[in-house]
Amino acid sequence: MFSKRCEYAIKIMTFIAHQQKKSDKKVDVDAISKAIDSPKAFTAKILQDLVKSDLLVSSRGRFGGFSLPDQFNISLSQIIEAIDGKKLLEGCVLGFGTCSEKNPCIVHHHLKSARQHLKIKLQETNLEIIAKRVNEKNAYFKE
Amino acid sequence: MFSKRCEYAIKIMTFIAHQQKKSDKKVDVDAISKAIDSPKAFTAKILQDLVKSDLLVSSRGRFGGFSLPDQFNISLSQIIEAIDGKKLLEGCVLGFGTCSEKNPCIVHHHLKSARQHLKIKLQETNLEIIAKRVNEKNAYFKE
DNA sequence: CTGAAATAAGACAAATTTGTCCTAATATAA
DNA sequence: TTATATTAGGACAAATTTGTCTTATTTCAG
Ligand code: FES
Ligand code: FES
Repeated sequence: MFSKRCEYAIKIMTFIAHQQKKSDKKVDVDAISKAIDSPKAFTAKILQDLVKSDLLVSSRGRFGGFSLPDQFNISLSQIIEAIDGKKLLEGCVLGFGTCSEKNPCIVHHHLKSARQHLKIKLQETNLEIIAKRVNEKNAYFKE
Repeated sequence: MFSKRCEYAIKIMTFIAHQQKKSDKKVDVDAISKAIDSPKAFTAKILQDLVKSDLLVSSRGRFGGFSLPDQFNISLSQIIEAIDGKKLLEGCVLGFGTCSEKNPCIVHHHLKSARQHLKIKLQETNLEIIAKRVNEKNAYFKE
């Protein structure tokens, strides 16, 4: 469903959101990759992409790190779009160039409602909600 | 959402179902790859996998080809499982080893209903229904 | 100013997926 | 029986994704 990069990206974002609920400190690559059990250098690359997409703010140098942008509640669909693009939510499931009502593929109508439902859920689910759940239920970041 | 192989597999199966509605003749690789606009040798590999999964029957030699097994209406979820495995419908969206209610990941509950909806749609949608639509609406196999 | 600690960025490497090619095995028509 | 048309299968090649390494750049403490 999601690429590996995207899986990491979701874990990264939720971890940072969770940390920032506890303190305002920036979070660095080392802490992130340890917490979510991901390869450090690869994690750093994904962080760069998230910064380029304005889903994170970075600061370099001593005591630098990553933090969420202010007044900006981020949804899963924003993270997915930043990393994997629009294909999952907007593209044709059979890989045709476009997905539209006017020119639907053979399965378009059969999966339309399910895809719409998924899209709404991914838009509704945001870091605020997830971070709250992590606190409440002590959900985990790695196995 | 689906791998390229799985996209081709769905097109392959629907094309064969459609052809067999018109005549009982077996369908060969050449006709399939031309109809769905897929690389021939790669298509042949996918066909082999579908035969191994018992979703198709093959016959070799002159006038050989592929046909649907008798008395066996195949759903999209069966095709997807045969080619991409259980990951999409049963695996954890964040890539953890297991997906369960007892040990849910941080997004498990948020996406549960959407995934369930998708699963049901993929189980409901079968080749009979799709092939019928192809006939009714003149839907296409390639762009 | 200098050193240490952090992100940025580019080149490289490994793994996986996608796709190609060649040969073997098989079945049928003639 | 023989030629031909088909699937089966293995080795290989290309493309993409995943992951690593090294160096530059930035920031701040002291
Ligand atoms: S055209 Fe294929 S899913 Fe919409
Ligand atoms: S445990 Fe992650 S989706 Fe169920």
